[in-house]
Amino acid sequence: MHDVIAELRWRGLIHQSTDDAGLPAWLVEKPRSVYAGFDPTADSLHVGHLMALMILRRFQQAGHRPIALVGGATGMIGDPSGKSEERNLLSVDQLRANVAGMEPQLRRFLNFDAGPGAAVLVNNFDWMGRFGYLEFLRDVGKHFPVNVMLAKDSVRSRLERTDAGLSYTEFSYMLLQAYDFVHLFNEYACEVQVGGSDQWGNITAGIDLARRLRGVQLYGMTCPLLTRSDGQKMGKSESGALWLDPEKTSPYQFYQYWINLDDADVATCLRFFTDLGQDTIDRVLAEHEADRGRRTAQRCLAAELTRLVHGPDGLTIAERATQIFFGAEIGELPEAQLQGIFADVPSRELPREKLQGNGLPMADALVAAGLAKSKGEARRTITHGGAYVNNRRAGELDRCLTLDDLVGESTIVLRSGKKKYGLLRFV
RNA sequence: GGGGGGUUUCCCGAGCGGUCAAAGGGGUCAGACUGUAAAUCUGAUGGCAAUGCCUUCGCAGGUUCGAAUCCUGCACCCCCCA
Repeated sequence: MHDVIAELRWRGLIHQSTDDAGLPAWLVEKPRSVYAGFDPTADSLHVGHLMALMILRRFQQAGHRPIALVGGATGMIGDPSGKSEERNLLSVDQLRANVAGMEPQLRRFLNFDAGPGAAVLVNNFDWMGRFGYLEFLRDVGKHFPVNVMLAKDSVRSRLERTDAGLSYTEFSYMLLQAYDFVHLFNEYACEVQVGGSDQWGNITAGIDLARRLRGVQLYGMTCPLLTRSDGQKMGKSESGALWLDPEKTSPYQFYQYWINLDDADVATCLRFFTDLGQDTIDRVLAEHEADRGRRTAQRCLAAELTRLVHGPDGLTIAERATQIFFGAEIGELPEAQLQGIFADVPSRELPREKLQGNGLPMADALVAAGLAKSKGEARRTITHGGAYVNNRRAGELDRCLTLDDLVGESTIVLRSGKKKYGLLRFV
Protein backbone atom coordinates (compact mmCIF):
# COMPACT_ATOMS: atom_id res chain seq x y z
CA MET A 1 0.00 0.00 0.00
CA HIS A 2 0.97 3.54 -0.69
CA ASP A 3 2.31 5.38 2.36
CA VAL A 4 -0.32 8.05 2.74
CA ILE A 5 1.37 9.70 5.70
CA ALA A 6 4.53 10.30 3.72
CA GLU A 7 2.38 11.77 0.98
CA LEU A 8 0.53 14.06 3.39
CA ARG A 9 3.77 15.03 5.04
CA TRP A 10 5.55 16.37 1.98
CA ARG A 11 2.41 18.23 1.10
CA GLY A 12 2.51 19.87 4.51
CA LEU A 13 -0.91 18.59 5.48
CA ILE A 14 -0.04 17.16 8.85
CA HIS A 15 -0.29 19.39 11.85
CA GLN A 16 -0.63 16.89 14.67
CA SER A 17 -1.33 13.22 14.98
CA THR A 18 -1.99 11.00 17.94
CA ASP A 19 0.78 8.62 16.98
CA ASP A 20 3.48 10.10 14.77
CA ALA A 21 5.68 7.08 15.12
CA GLY A 22 3.22 4.26 14.67
CA LEU A 23 0.69 5.67 12.24
CA PRO A 24 2.61 5.33 8.95
CA ALA A 25 3.30 1.62 9.39
CA TRP A 26 -0.17 0.94 10.75
CA LEU A 27 -1.74 2.53 7.71
CA VAL A 28 0.45 0.65 5.27
CA GLU A 29 -0.48 -2.65 6.88
CA LYS A 30 -3.94 -2.84 5.38
CA PRO A 31 -6.78 -0.63 4.16
CA ARG A 32 -8.32 1.35 6.97
CA SER A 33 -11.42 3.52 7.22
CA VAL A 34 -10.93 7.22 7.77
CA TYR A 35 -13.51 9.86 8.47
CA ALA A 36 -13.85 13.60 8.38
CA GLY A 37 -16.92 15.58 9.32
CA PHE A 38 -18.55 18.47 7.51
CA ASP A 39 -21.02 20.63 9.34
CA PRO A 40 -23.91 21.78 7.20
CA THR A 41 -23.75 25.47 7.98
CA ALA A 42 -24.68 26.38 4.41
CA ASP A 43 -26.18 24.62 1.44
CA SER A 44 -22.82 24.38 -0.27
CA LEU A 45 -19.28 23.47 0.62
CA HIS A 46 -16.69 26.19 0.29
CA VAL A 47 -12.96 26.42 -0.08
CA GLY A 48 -12.56 26.09 3.66
CA HIS A 49 -13.76 22.51 3.43
CA LEU A 50 -11.29 21.69 0.72
CA MET A 51 -8.43 20.74 3.00
CA ALA A 52 -10.25 17.97 4.79
CA LEU A 53 -11.80 16.86 1.55
CA MET A 54 -8.46 16.56 -0.18
CA ILE A 55 -7.07 14.61 2.73
CA LEU A 56 -9.88 12.09 2.48
CA ARG A 57 -9.26 11.95 -1.24
CA ARG A 58 -5.61 11.15 -0.72
CA PHE A 59 -6.44 8.45 1.78
CA GLN A 60 -8.69 6.89 -0.81
CA GLN A 61 -6.02 7.17 -3.49
CA ALA A 62 -3.70 5.34 -1.14
CA GLY A 63 -6.18 2.49 -0.86
CA HIS A 64 -8.11 3.39 2.26
CA ARG A 65 -11.80 3.89 2.65
CA PRO A 66 -12.93 7.48 3.23
CA ILE A 67 -16.08 8.25 5.14
CA ALA A 68 -17.55 11.69 4.67
CA LEU A 69 -19.83 12.57 7.53
CA VAL A 70 -22.29 15.39 7.17
CA GLY A 71 -23.35 16.73 10.50
CA GLY A 72 -27.11 16.79 10.30
CA ALA A 73 -27.19 16.30 14.05
CA THR A 74 -24.07 18.17 15.16
CA GLY A 75 -25.05 21.02 12.88
CA MET A 76 -28.12 21.48 15.02
CA ILE A 77 -25.90 22.21 17.99
CA GLY A 78 -22.99 24.18 16.55
CA ASP A 79 -19.34 23.48 17.15
CA PRO A 80 -17.76 26.02 19.48
CA SER A 81 -14.27 25.13 18.22
CA GLY A 82 -12.66 28.10 16.61
CA LYS A 83 -15.74 30.22 17.11
CA SER A 84 -15.49 33.28 19.22
CA GLU A 85 -19.15 33.48 20.06
CA GLU A 86 -22.27 31.47 20.44
CA ARG A 87 -23.90 30.61 17.17
CA ASN A 88 -27.47 30.88 16.16
CA LEU A 89 -29.22 27.62 15.75
CA LEU A 90 -30.21 26.58 12.28
CA SER A 91 -33.72 25.43 11.60
CA VAL A 92 -34.34 21.79 10.86
CA ASP A 93 -35.57 22.61 7.35
CA GLN A 94 -32.51 24.69 6.68
CA LEU A 95 -30.26 21.89 7.84
CA ARG A 96 -31.99 19.39 5.65
CA ALA A 97 -31.54 21.66 2.65
CA ASN A 98 -27.91 22.24 3.52
CA VAL A 99 -27.16 18.54 3.79
CA ALA A 100 -28.86 17.96 0.47
CA GLY A 101 -26.72 20.63 -1.14
CA MET A 102 -23.46 19.29 0.21
CA GLU A 103 -23.88 15.65 -0.62
CA PRO A 104 -23.48 15.82 -4.41
CA GLN A 105 -20.47 18.07 -3.96
CA LEU A 106 -18.76 15.54 -1.74
CA ARG A 107 -19.22 13.01 -4.48
CA ARG A 108 -16.97 14.99 -6.79
CA PHE A 109 -13.98 14.44 -4.61
CA LEU A 110 -14.41 10.87 -3.56
CA ASN A 111 -15.15 7.72 -5.43
CA PHE A 112 -18.25 6.04 -4.10
CA ASP A 113 -18.37 3.13 -6.54
CA ALA A 114 -15.15 1.24 -6.28
CA GLY A 115 -15.37 -1.96 -4.26
CA PRO A 116 -13.90 -2.20 -0.78
CA GLY A 117 -12.30 1.24 -0.88
CA ALA A 118 -15.54 2.89 -1.97
CA ALA A 119 -16.26 6.06 -0.08
CA VAL A 120 -19.18 6.18 2.29
CA LEU A 121 -21.42 9.12 2.95
CA VAL A 122 -23.16 9.24 6.30
CA ASN A 123 -25.28 11.72 8.15
CA ASN A 124 -25.00 11.64 11.90
CA PHE A 125 -28.62 12.65 12.25
CA ASP A 126 -29.41 9.06 11.25
CA TRP A 127 -28.10 7.76 14.54
CA MET A 128 -28.04 10.81 16.79
CA GLY A 129 -31.56 11.87 15.92
CA ARG A 130 -33.08 8.89 17.65
CA PHE A 131 -30.92 9.01 20.74
CA GLY A 132 -32.93 9.68 23.88
CA TYR A 133 -31.62 12.33 26.21
CA LEU A 134 -31.49 10.14 29.31
CA GLU A 135 -30.00 7.31 27.36
CA PHE A 136 -27.33 9.58 25.96
CA LEU A 137 -26.44 10.99 29.35
CA ARG A 138 -26.11 7.49 30.81
CA ASP A 139 -24.26 5.87 27.92
CA VAL A 140 -22.08 8.69 26.71
CA GLY A 141 -22.13 11.60 29.11
CA LYS A 142 -21.08 9.43 32.02
CA HIS A 143 -17.68 8.95 30.39
CA PHE A 144 -16.85 12.62 30.16
CA PRO A 145 -15.17 14.16 33.17
CA VAL A 146 -16.14 17.82 33.21
CA ASN A 147 -12.67 18.90 34.23
CA VAL A 148 -11.29 17.34 31.06
CA MET A 149 -13.95 19.04 28.97
CA LEU A 150 -13.17 22.36 30.59
CA ALA A 151 -9.52 21.98 29.74
CA LYS A 152 -10.17 21.75 25.99
CA ASP A 153 -9.02 24.82 24.09
CA SER A 154 -12.34 25.31 22.40
CA VAL A 155 -14.09 25.56 25.75
CA ARG A 156 -11.43 27.38 27.68
CA SER A 157 -10.94 30.14 25.17
CA ARG A 158 -14.64 30.82 25.21
CA LEU A 159 -14.85 30.85 28.97
CA GLU A 160 -11.98 33.28 29.19
CA ARG A 161 -13.81 35.76 27.07
CA THR A 162 -15.96 38.07 29.05
CA ASP A 163 -18.00 39.23 26.10
CA ALA A 164 -19.12 35.86 24.82
CA GLY A 165 -20.47 33.03 26.83
CA LEU A 166 -20.81 29.38 26.08
CA SER A 167 -24.13 27.67 26.35
CA TYR A 168 -24.62 24.21 27.74
CA THR A 169 -25.69 23.21 24.26
CA GLU A 170 -22.44 24.12 22.59
CA PHE A 171 -20.51 22.84 25.55
CA SER A 172 -22.02 19.44 24.82
CA TYR A 173 -20.96 19.47 21.22
CA MET A 174 -17.83 17.45 21.74
CA LEU A 175 -19.84 14.59 23.18
CA LEU A 176 -21.77 14.28 19.97
CA GLN A 177 -18.71 14.31 17.79
CA ALA A 178 -16.98 11.88 20.11
CA TYR A 179 -19.89 9.54 19.87
CA ASP A 180 -19.88 9.79 16.07
CA PHE A 181 -16.39 8.39 16.04
CA VAL A 182 -17.41 5.45 18.22
CA HIS A 183 -20.46 4.84 16.08
CA LEU A 184 -18.41 4.82 12.90
CA PHE A 185 -16.01 2.43 14.54
CA ASN A 186 -18.90 0.12 15.36
CA GLU A 187 -20.54 0.32 11.96
CA TYR A 188 -17.64 0.78 9.57
CA ALA A 189 -14.59 -0.21 11.58
CA CYS A 190 -13.48 3.38 11.19
CA GLU A 191 -10.31 3.93 13.18
CA VAL A 192 -9.00 7.29 12.03
CA GLN A 193 -10.47 10.74 12.16
CA VAL A 194 -9.00 13.71 10.35
CA GLY A 195 -9.88 17.37 10.55
CA GLY A 196 -8.55 20.90 10.82
CA SER A 197 -6.29 21.74 13.71
CA ASP A 198 -9.22 23.29 15.56
CA GLN A 199 -10.77 19.82 15.66
CA TRP A 200 -8.04 18.32 17.82
CA GLY A 201 -10.06 18.52 20.99
CA ASN A 202 -13.11 16.92 19.44
CA ILE A 203 -11.06 14.18 17.84
CA THR A 204 -9.25 13.25 21.02
CA ALA A 205 -12.58 13.31 22.84
CA GLY A 206 -13.74 10.60 20.46
CA ILE A 207 -10.59 8.59 20.96
CA ASP A 208 -11.01 8.75 24.73
CA LEU A 209 -14.62 7.71 24.50
CA ALA A 210 -13.80 4.75 22.28
CA ARG A 211 -11.20 3.59 24.75
CA ARG A 212 -13.65 3.76 27.61
CA LEU A 213 -16.62 2.26 25.79
CA ARG A 214 -14.95 -0.26 23.57
CA GLY A 215 -11.44 -0.64 24.88
CA VAL A 216 -9.97 0.18 21.48
CA GLN A 217 -7.26 2.57 20.40
CA LEU A 218 -8.32 4.88 17.60
CA TYR A 219 -6.23 7.45 15.77
CA GLY A 220 -6.55 11.10 14.98
CA MET A 221 -4.78 13.54 12.74
CA THR A 222 -5.20 17.23 12.03
CA CYS A 223 -4.11 19.45 9.19
CA PRO A 224 -2.91 23.02 9.56
CA LEU A 225 -5.39 25.83 9.21
CA LEU A 226 -4.83 27.50 5.91
CA THR A 227 -4.40 31.24 5.91
CA ARG A 228 -2.99 33.45 3.24
CA SER A 229 0.30 35.21 3.60
CA ASP A 230 -1.54 38.48 4.09
CA GLY A 231 -3.38 37.00 7.02
CA GLN A 232 -6.75 36.74 5.36
CA LYS A 233 -8.63 33.52 5.36
CA MET A 234 -7.99 31.47 2.28
CA GLY A 235 -10.94 31.38 0.00
CA LYS A 236 -12.46 34.61 1.17
CA SER A 237 -13.00 37.06 -1.63
CA GLU A 238 -14.38 40.57 -1.32
CA SER A 239 -17.80 39.17 -2.00
CA GLY A 240 -17.57 36.51 0.70
CA ALA A 241 -16.74 32.84 0.72
CA LEU A 242 -15.67 30.97 -2.37
CA TRP A 243 -18.35 28.36 -2.79
CA LEU A 244 -18.05 25.13 -4.64
CA ASP A 245 -21.61 25.50 -5.89
CA PRO A 246 -21.43 27.05 -9.38
CA GLU A 247 -24.67 28.89 -8.68
CA LYS A 248 -23.08 30.71 -5.78
CA THR A 249 -19.59 31.15 -7.18
CA SER A 250 -19.35 30.73 -10.89
CA PRO A 251 -16.49 28.72 -12.37
CA TYR A 252 -15.15 31.95 -13.81
CA GLN A 253 -15.07 33.65 -10.43
CA PHE A 254 -13.62 30.55 -8.85
CA TYR A 255 -10.90 30.36 -11.47
CA GLN A 256 -10.13 34.04 -11.12
CA TYR A 257 -9.60 33.72 -7.39
CA TRP A 258 -6.77 31.28 -7.89
CA ILE A 259 -5.29 33.13 -10.84
CA ASN A 260 -4.98 36.18 -8.59
CA LEU A 261 -3.34 34.36 -5.73
CA ASP A 262 -0.15 35.79 -4.26
CA ASP A 263 3.11 34.25 -5.31
CA ALA A 264 3.71 33.65 -1.63
CA ASP A 265 0.74 31.31 -1.35
CA VAL A 266 0.76 29.50 -4.60
CA ALA A 267 3.26 26.76 -3.73
CA THR A 268 1.37 25.79 -0.62
CA CYS A 269 -1.90 25.68 -2.49
CA LEU A 270 -0.50 23.53 -5.25
CA ARG A 271 0.56 20.99 -2.66
CA PHE A 272 -2.64 21.20 -0.68
CA PHE A 273 -5.25 21.30 -3.36
CA THR A 274 -4.02 19.52 -6.45
CA ASP A 275 -3.33 15.90 -7.22
CA LEU A 276 -0.11 16.83 -8.98
CA GLY A 277 2.91 14.90 -7.76
CA GLN A 278 5.98 16.33 -6.15
CA ASP A 279 8.01 16.30 -9.36
CA THR A 280 5.35 18.06 -11.36
CA ILE A 281 4.83 20.69 -8.71
CA ASP A 282 8.56 21.32 -8.46
CA ARG A 283 8.74 21.72 -12.21
CA VAL A 284 5.82 24.12 -12.28
CA LEU A 285 7.33 26.18 -9.48
CA ALA A 286 10.71 26.26 -11.20
CA GLU A 287 9.07 27.43 -14.38
CA HIS A 288 7.21 30.04 -12.43
CA GLU A 289 10.41 31.26 -10.78
CA ALA A 290 12.05 31.61 -14.17
CA ASP A 291 9.44 34.04 -15.37
CA ARG A 292 7.05 35.14 -12.69
CA GLY A 293 5.22 37.40 -15.04
CA ARG A 294 3.68 34.45 -16.80
CA ARG A 295 2.04 33.29 -13.58
CA THR A 296 2.64 29.71 -14.51
CA ALA A 297 1.99 28.45 -11.03
CA GLN A 298 -1.27 30.35 -10.60
CA ARG A 299 -2.50 29.22 -13.99
CA CYS A 300 -1.70 25.65 -13.18
CA LEU A 301 -3.37 25.83 -9.79
CA ALA A 302 -6.46 27.56 -11.13
CA ALA A 303 -6.83 25.05 -13.93
CA GLU A 304 -6.36 22.00 -11.73
CA LEU A 305 -8.74 23.15 -9.06
CA THR A 306 -11.41 24.47 -11.37
CA ARG A 307 -11.38 21.19 -13.25
CA LEU A 308 -11.67 19.24 -10.03
CA VAL A 309 -14.52 21.31 -8.68
CA HIS A 310 -16.40 22.27 -11.83
CA GLY A 311 -15.32 19.62 -14.31
CA PRO A 312 -13.63 20.08 -17.68
CA ASP A 313 -16.57 22.08 -19.03
CA GLY A 314 -16.46 24.51 -16.15
CA LEU A 315 -12.76 25.00 -16.72
CA THR A 316 -13.26 25.62 -20.42
CA ILE A 317 -15.85 28.29 -19.76
CA ALA A 318 -13.70 29.94 -17.11
CA GLU A 319 -10.64 29.97 -19.34
CA ARG A 320 -12.54 31.27 -22.30
CA ALA A 321 -14.08 34.09 -20.34
CA THR A 322 -10.65 34.92 -18.96
CA GLN A 323 -9.11 35.00 -22.42
CA ILE A 324 -11.82 37.24 -23.73
CA PHE A 325 -11.67 39.69 -20.88
CA PHE A 326 -7.97 39.83 -20.29
CA GLY A 327 -6.88 39.47 -23.85
CA ALA A 328 -8.64 40.56 -26.93
CA GLU A 329 -10.55 43.66 -27.85
CA ILE A 330 -14.17 43.11 -27.02
CA GLY A 331 -15.69 45.17 -29.81
CA GLU A 332 -16.42 42.54 -32.40
CA LEU A 333 -17.30 39.43 -30.47
CA PRO A 334 -20.04 37.29 -31.94
CA GLU A 335 -23.19 37.04 -29.87
CA ALA A 336 -22.81 33.30 -29.56
CA GLN A 337 -19.53 33.61 -27.76
CA LEU A 338 -20.93 36.20 -25.41
CA GLN A 339 -23.83 33.94 -24.62
CA GLY A 340 -21.33 31.36 -23.48
CA ILE A 341 -19.89 33.60 -20.84
CA PHE A 342 -23.16 35.13 -19.79
CA ALA A 343 -23.91 32.33 -17.50
CA ASP A 344 -20.64 32.74 -15.78
CA VAL A 345 -19.89 36.38 -15.33
CA PRO A 346 -22.26 38.29 -13.11
CA SER A 347 -24.82 39.82 -15.40
CA ARG A 348 -28.01 41.82 -15.08
CA GLU A 349 -30.87 42.30 -17.44
CA LEU A 350 -32.29 45.71 -18.19
CA PRO A 351 -35.03 46.85 -20.53
CA ARG A 352 -33.71 47.89 -23.90
CA GLU A 353 -35.51 51.23 -23.76
CA LYS A 354 -32.91 52.47 -21.29
CA LEU A 355 -30.44 52.83 -24.12
CA GLN A 356 -32.72 55.01 -26.17
CA GLY A 357 -32.84 58.76 -26.13
CA ASN A 358 -30.05 60.16 -24.00
CA GLY A 359 -29.11 56.67 -22.97
CA LEU A 360 -28.19 55.19 -19.63
CA PRO A 361 -25.82 57.28 -17.50
CA MET A 362 -22.56 55.52 -16.81
CA ALA A 363 -22.93 55.74 -13.04
CA ASP A 364 -26.35 54.09 -13.13
CA ALA A 365 -24.99 51.40 -15.37
CA LEU A 366 -22.18 50.53 -12.95
CA VAL A 367 -24.62 50.29 -10.08
CA ALA A 368 -27.01 48.20 -12.16
CA ALA A 369 -24.20 45.82 -13.06
CA GLY A 370 -23.33 45.43 -9.41
CA LEU A 371 -19.92 47.01 -9.87
CA ALA A 372 -20.61 49.87 -7.48
CA LYS A 373 -22.59 49.97 -4.28
CA SER A 374 -23.93 53.44 -4.81
CA LYS A 375 -23.95 56.08 -7.47
CA GLY A 376 -21.46 58.04 -5.45
CA GLU A 377 -19.04 55.17 -5.56
CA ALA A 378 -19.72 54.71 -9.26
CA ARG A 379 -18.96 58.36 -9.88
CA ARG A 380 -15.70 58.13 -8.00
CA THR A 381 -14.67 55.15 -10.03
CA ILE A 382 -15.44 56.99 -13.24
CA THR A 383 -13.63 60.15 -12.23
CA HIS A 384 -10.56 58.17 -11.27
CA GLY A 385 -10.53 56.51 -14.62
CA GLY A 386 -11.47 53.10 -13.37
CA ALA A 387 -14.58 52.55 -15.43
CA TYR A 388 -14.57 50.74 -18.72
CA VAL A 389 -17.15 50.06 -21.38
CA ASN A 390 -16.27 47.07 -23.51
CA ASN A 391 -12.73 47.34 -22.22
CA ARG A 392 -12.37 50.96 -23.23
CA ARG A 393 -11.92 53.49 -20.52
CA ALA A 394 -14.88 55.75 -19.97
CA GLY A 395 -13.62 58.65 -17.97
CA GLU A 396 -16.36 61.25 -18.41
CA LEU A 397 -19.05 61.51 -15.79
CA ASP A 398 -21.64 62.44 -18.36
CA ARG A 399 -20.94 59.41 -20.50
CA CYS A 400 -24.15 57.59 -21.35
CA LEU A 401 -24.59 54.13 -22.75
CA THR A 402 -26.56 53.96 -25.98
CA LEU A 403 -27.44 51.40 -28.59
CA ASP A 404 -24.09 52.08 -30.22
CA ASP A 405 -22.29 50.55 -27.27
CA LEU A 406 -23.87 47.16 -27.67
CA VAL A 407 -21.59 44.28 -28.39
CA GLY A 408 -23.41 41.69 -30.41
CA GLU A 409 -27.16 41.84 -30.09
CA SER A 410 -27.80 42.95 -26.59
CA THR A 411 -24.75 43.07 -24.40
CA ILE A 412 -22.54 45.71 -22.90
CA VAL A 413 -19.44 44.66 -21.01
CA LEU A 414 -18.67 46.88 -18.04
CA ARG A 415 -15.58 46.82 -15.94
CA SER A 416 -14.54 48.53 -12.77
CA GLY A 417 -10.87 48.62 -12.07
CA LYS A 418 -8.54 46.10 -13.56
CA LYS A 419 -10.45 42.92 -13.20
CA LYS A 420 -13.99 43.29 -11.97
CA TYR A 421 -16.38 42.57 -14.77
CA GLY A 422 -20.12 42.81 -15.04
CA LEU A 423 -22.33 42.32 -18.04
CA LEU A 424 -25.47 44.23 -18.81
CA ARG A 425 -27.91 42.59 -21.08
CA PHE A 426 -30.58 44.67 -22.74
CA VAL A 427 -33.72 42.83 -23.65
C1' G B 1 -25.09 47.75 47.45
C1' G B 2 -21.50 52.21 46.73
C1' G B 3 -18.22 54.95 43.31
C1' G B 4 -16.04 55.87 38.51
C1' G B 5 -15.52 55.24 33.09
C1' G B 6 -17.61 54.11 28.47
C1' U B 7 -21.24 53.42 23.92
C1' U B 8 -18.83 57.97 17.38
C1' U B 9 -19.38 56.75 10.57
C1' C B 10 -17.18 49.22 7.76
C1' C B 11 -13.42 48.50 12.22
C1' C B 12 -10.16 50.97 15.80
C1' G B 13 -10.17 55.71 17.58
C1' A B 14 -10.25 61.53 18.12
C1' G B 15 -13.91 65.19 18.87
C1' C B 16 -16.64 67.79 24.21
C1' G B 17 -22.16 73.97 21.77
C1' G B 18 -21.59 76.48 15.72
C1' U B 19 -16.38 76.56 10.72
C1' C B 20 -18.65 68.32 11.95
C1' A B 21 -20.58 64.09 7.11
C1' A B 22 -17.17 64.46 11.90
C1' A B 23 -9.14 64.32 12.81
C1' G B 24 -5.91 59.96 12.52
C1' G B 25 -5.13 54.82 11.51
C1' G B 26 -6.89 50.18 9.46
C1' G B 27 -9.82 48.21 5.82
C1' U B 28 -12.05 48.97 1.18
C1' C B 29 -12.30 51.21 -3.83
C1' A B 30 -9.81 53.63 -7.95
C1' G B 31 -5.15 55.42 -10.35
C1' A B 32 0.38 54.95 -11.32
C1' C B 33 4.21 51.13 -11.45
C1' U B 34 3.82 45.79 -12.61
C1' G B 35 2.70 40.12 -13.84
C1' U B 36 -4.99 40.04 -13.51
C1' A B 37 1.21 39.30 -8.03
C1' A B 38 3.61 41.63 -3.75
C1' A B 39 5.67 46.12 -2.03
C1' U B 40 5.43 51.31 -2.86
C1' C B 41 3.30 56.03 -4.16
C1' U B 42 -1.36 59.09 -5.28
C1' G B 43 -6.43 59.98 -4.73
C1' A B 44 -11.13 58.63 -2.81
C1' U B 45 -14.17 56.71 1.10
C1' G B 46 -22.73 58.19 4.30
C1' G B 47 -26.85 58.77 0.54
C1' C B 48 -29.23 61.50 -3.29
C1' A B 49 -33.06 64.47 -8.42
C1' A B 50 -25.81 67.34 -5.80
C1' U B 51 -22.82 75.03 -5.60
C1' G B 52 -28.24 72.15 -2.61
C1' C B 53 -31.06 68.48 0.16
C1' C B 54 -31.54 64.11 3.40
C1' U B 55 -29.61 60.44 7.02
C1' U B 56 -25.57 59.30 10.72
C1' C B 57 -22.27 60.00 16.57
C1' G B 58 -26.19 53.59 22.10
C1' C B 59 -32.05 54.64 22.72
C1' A B 60 -35.97 58.26 24.11
C1' G B 61 -36.96 63.01 25.47
C1' G B 62 -35.29 68.18 26.81
C1' U B 63 -32.31 73.01 26.81
C1' U B 64 -30.67 76.21 22.66
C1' C B 65 -31.24 80.36 16.96
C1' G B 66 -27.94 75.94 16.70
C1' A B 67 -26.16 69.48 19.95
C1' A B 68 -21.83 64.00 18.43
C1' U B 69 -20.83 67.79 22.07
C1' C B 70 -25.13 70.40 27.65
C1' C B 71 -29.48 68.25 30.81
C1' U B 72 -33.01 64.07 32.11
C1' G B 73 -34.50 59.13 31.76
C1' C B 74 -33.54 54.15 29.66
C1' A B 75 -30.45 50.10 27.77
C1' C B 76 -25.87 47.70 27.37
C1' C B 77 -20.52 47.32 28.58
C1' C B 78 -15.99 48.08 31.59
C1' C B 79 -13.34 49.24 36.12
C1' C B 80 -12.78 50.09 41.45
C1' C B 81 -14.72 49.52 46.58
C1' A B 82 -18.09 46.29 49.51
